[in-house]
Amino acid sequence: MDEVRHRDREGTRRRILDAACRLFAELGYEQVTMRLISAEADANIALINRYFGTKRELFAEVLAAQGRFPGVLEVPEEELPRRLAEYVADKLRSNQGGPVLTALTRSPGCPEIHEIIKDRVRSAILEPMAARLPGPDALLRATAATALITGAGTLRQLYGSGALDSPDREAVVERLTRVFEACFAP
Amino acid sequence: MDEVRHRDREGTRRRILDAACRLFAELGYEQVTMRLISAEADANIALINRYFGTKRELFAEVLAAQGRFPGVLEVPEEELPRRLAEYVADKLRSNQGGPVLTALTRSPGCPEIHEIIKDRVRSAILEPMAARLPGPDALLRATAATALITGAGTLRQLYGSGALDSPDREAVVERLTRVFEACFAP
DNA sequence: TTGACGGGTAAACAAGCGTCTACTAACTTC
DNA sequence: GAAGTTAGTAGACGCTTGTTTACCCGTCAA
Repeated sequence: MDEVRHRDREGTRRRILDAACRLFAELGYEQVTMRLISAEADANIALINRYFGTKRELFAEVLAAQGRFPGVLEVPEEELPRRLAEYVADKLRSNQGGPVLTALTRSPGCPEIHEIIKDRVRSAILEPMAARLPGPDALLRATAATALITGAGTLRQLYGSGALDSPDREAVVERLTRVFEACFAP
Repeated sequence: MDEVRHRDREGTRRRILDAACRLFAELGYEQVTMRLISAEADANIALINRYFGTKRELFAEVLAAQGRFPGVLEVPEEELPRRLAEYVADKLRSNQGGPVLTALTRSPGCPEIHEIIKDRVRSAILEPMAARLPGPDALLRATAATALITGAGTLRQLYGSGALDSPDREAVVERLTRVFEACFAP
C-alpha cells in the first residue's frame, strides 16, 4: 500500500540534493541519470527539474555545497606533505573523495560541466593550497601536488585495491610524502 | 556531383581506423560518436560496424595499434626524470598525448571501456616504466610517476595553457624533474 | 463548504545514441 | 554477356537520455 507522502518542499529538496551528492561523488556526472537520482532520493523525476532546473545546475549546486578541500590543508606547512600522502593512501583507498575530486577523476572531458569543474577546483583546491605555500611559484607547486592527487585518484579508480596500496601502507605513504615534498620545495 | 567511390576495403578500413584514432585521442571515448567517425573518415556508418564490430571493439583496436609509451622511456635511467618532465611540459601542452593517455584523462569512469583501458595502461605504460627502474617497489614508483603524468594531463585539459605552463617553461621542467626524481628514488 | 494554492505524480516529448537491415552498384569469374 | 560476390549506401530500429506537460489531491484561508 502506498504510504501517504508528506508535502514537504524543503525536505524533498534536501533529499534530492543529498542523493545527487552521494551519486555524483561515487559515479561522476555522466554515469548518474536523473532517474537514478530520483530513485535514490525517493522523489519524482519532475521534482528534480522543478527544484533545481537542469541536471547541470543541480551538479553545480552540489559542488557549491562542498567546502574547501576537506580539512586536509589545515595543518602546519611542514606536516602538509605527509598529511596529503595519508589522504591519498587512505581516503582515496575507499573511493571517498568528495564530488569535486570525483568530478576530476571520473567526469573530465565532459564539455557540459567543464566550466563548473574548472572554477570549483580552482577555488576549493588550487587556491587554498597555494595560499598555504610560502615563496614564489606557489600556484605552480600547488598544481603539481593537485596533479598527483588527481592522477592517483584516476589510477585508483582504474585498478581498485591494486598497485598504489598493494605493498604495505607505510611504504606508500613514505613514497608519496617524498613526492609531495618535491612538489612543495622552494 | 558525387565522386565515384573506389571499392577499396583495406583503404576504407584504414581511413576509419585513422579517423577513430585521431578523434579518440582528441575527445575521449564518450564524446566521439559513430557518426562523427564516419564523417571524419568520409565513410558510411554501417561500414564501421561491418569492419570493426562495435564501437567498443573499434576503440580496443585503436588502443592496441598504439605502441608502448612513445619513445619517452628509451633513455638512460638517470635522464628519465628530466625526459618525462619535458614530455609533460611539452607534449601535454598541445593536448597531443596518444589515445591511451587521452583515455586516462578524458574517459575514465566509463564502465564500457574500463577493462580495455586498464589492460592497455598496464602494458603500454606501467610495466615498461617499472621494467626500467632497478630496485624494489618498481611498480609502486612507476605508478606514482604515471599518476603525475595522468593528473597533469587532466589539469592541462581543464585549464588549457594556464597554471602548468604560465611561468617560463624552464621553471616547470625543473620542478617536474625534481618530482619525478622523488617518484623514482630508491 | 468552497476555491485556490502548491507539492506530488504519470506519461509523454524530442533528441541523440549504437546498431542493423534491405538495397544498389561495381568488380570478378566463367 | 550472365551470374555471383562484395564494397558501399540509405534509412530505420530500439533504447536511453534530459526535460516538460497535464493532471491529481492534500492543505488552508475565506
